[in-house]
Amino acid sequence: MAVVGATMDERVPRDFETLRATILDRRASLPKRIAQIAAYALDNPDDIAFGTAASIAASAGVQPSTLIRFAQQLGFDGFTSLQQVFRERLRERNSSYDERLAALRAKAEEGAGHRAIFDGFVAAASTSLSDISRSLNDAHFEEAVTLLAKAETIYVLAKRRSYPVASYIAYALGKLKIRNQLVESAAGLNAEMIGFATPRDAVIAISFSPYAPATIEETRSIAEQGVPIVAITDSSFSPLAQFAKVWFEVAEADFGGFRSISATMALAMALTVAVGEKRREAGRRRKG
Amino acid sequence: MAVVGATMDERVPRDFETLRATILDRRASLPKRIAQIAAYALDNPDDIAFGTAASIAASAGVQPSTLIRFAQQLGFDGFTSLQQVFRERLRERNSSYDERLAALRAKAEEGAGHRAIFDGFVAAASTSLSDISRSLNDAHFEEAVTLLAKAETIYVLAKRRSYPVASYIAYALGKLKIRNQLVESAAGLNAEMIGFATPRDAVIAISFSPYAPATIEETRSIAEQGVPIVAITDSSFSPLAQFAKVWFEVAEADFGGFRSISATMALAMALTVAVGEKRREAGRRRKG
DNA sequence: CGTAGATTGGAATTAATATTTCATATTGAC
DNA sequence: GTCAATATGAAATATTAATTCCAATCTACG
Repeated sequence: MAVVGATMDERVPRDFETLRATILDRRASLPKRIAQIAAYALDNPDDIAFGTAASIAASAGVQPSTLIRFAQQLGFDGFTSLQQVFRERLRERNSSYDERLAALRAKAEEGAGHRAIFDGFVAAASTSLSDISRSLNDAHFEEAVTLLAKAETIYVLAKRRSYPVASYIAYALGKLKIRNQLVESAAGLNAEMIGFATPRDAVIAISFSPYAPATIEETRSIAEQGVPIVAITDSSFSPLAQFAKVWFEVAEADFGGFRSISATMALAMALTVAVGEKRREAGRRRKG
Repeated sequence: MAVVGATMDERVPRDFETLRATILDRRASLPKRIAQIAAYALDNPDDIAFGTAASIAASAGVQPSTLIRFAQQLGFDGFTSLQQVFRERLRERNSSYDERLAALRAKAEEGAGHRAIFDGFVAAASTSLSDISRSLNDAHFEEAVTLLAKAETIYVLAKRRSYPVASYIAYALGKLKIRNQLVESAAGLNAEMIGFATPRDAVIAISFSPYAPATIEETRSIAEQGVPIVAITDSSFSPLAQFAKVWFEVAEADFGGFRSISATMALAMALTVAVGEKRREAGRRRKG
């Protein structure tokens, strides 16, 4: 009568939370050194994720072999597979939204009703917002605000998908009584409009892949006139980046082939209001 | 006088931001394959942190040796030391995120910088999104989609602050090859434009308090022609609500006197795509 | 068009790292 | 206190991954 292989019975924890629970559960019954490495693992999960068996063992004050025994006792076949769980944890920290998005996409695919589409766009917007919140560089933002606050006229340049953002910026600048010029394509007078810009003005240019040729062309031409440019785009390899004094890289999540614009909007609003704020500060200083 | 060793001259980027800047700086002068791995590295930093030289090279479509040359060209002595920078980045991100947030709040209190403004808008957007996600009524959404999917032409009506949303809807509908008409105020021909609408068409009207009189007026007039209306507004007491077959109440959070439009945008995108979806379904059924 | 220099691909080599093994120590039961 | 079972340490080994090297291929310049 064949005995079933021992490893088949083991329920190997595949995610960090389960692993953590398992360790805490067995903690009392673990031998001294194993318990030592167990405690270390829960206290320094990042070290486990990135270190080598030798370096971790040294930090925890045990032998590498103990580390492996620890992993095996939990049902893994070695340190390497245990480490995967700790690495996954770090990745998921960043991509939990992405997974939710993927799930929603799948649901939408199988025709689960139109609510799924709405949820998808909300999730895409949330993801984009948390991304930009993490990645926005304070110094760049400050630089852009300073640059724009000094401008006599702010030119706003965007086509197609980015156009709504530009129109919002123009609206908000107007509300704040900051002179601005929205460069639209309708009347075909863009070249002339741009021609009036001087180095004392500034530009906000917005374009995402696939970059509207007109936006690129106009940005280039205005840059050549010495007008400083703040660009909002989606990659450092964007053609806009090369013309810009400051540029922001905004990674928008997409759903159903339509990218969110929430992060871009938030950035645009913040820029606009910050410029207004900065001008007010400057005004007070001049008077005071 | 001793000549300083060559490696001492190298400015090796030790943190991710510097590394990133260095890569972007040299990007133009990099050979093709090196540039390829450079782009991959900036686009998939997590993969670099976790992968092996072989796996990363495969994902990026180059040889492992190229990956090492890339690292060396940046001044590292090999792939391993380059990888350290990408790993450091992940550790720092996770360990200090909460602390950084707290620090930012403190800084905002003492009025130190404009970052607080940005954070405020991101927070407002997030709040609005989670609000609408909770409050959106599935049945209303479905009803609006059905109504709009049947329309011959979809008229999109919005002014001022809501105009960016309207322009986005018009863009997206165009992409989906759905006939639509954006009712702008520029040319002053709105009355005539609206005059063409029939009960077989439909309208998306968007307006928030203080309601733009023009939007109300146009909505009333088009409603009187028997054209069904889907309204996006901020209260059931909104003047738009009385004309609409279906209306959505969107509560947007505000910051510094400027209301977010993220929730409205998400709803608008979802409506648009859902309408496209519904039409495709209907098309299939007719053929099948 | 041809050649020198740079770039790239792919295999060979070297380094590192995980795992296994075995001798020794420790613990707990009788 | 002794024995068996278990746990631990340390070194040997096996595995895996990084790096180097060389031939082939491109590129730019004369």
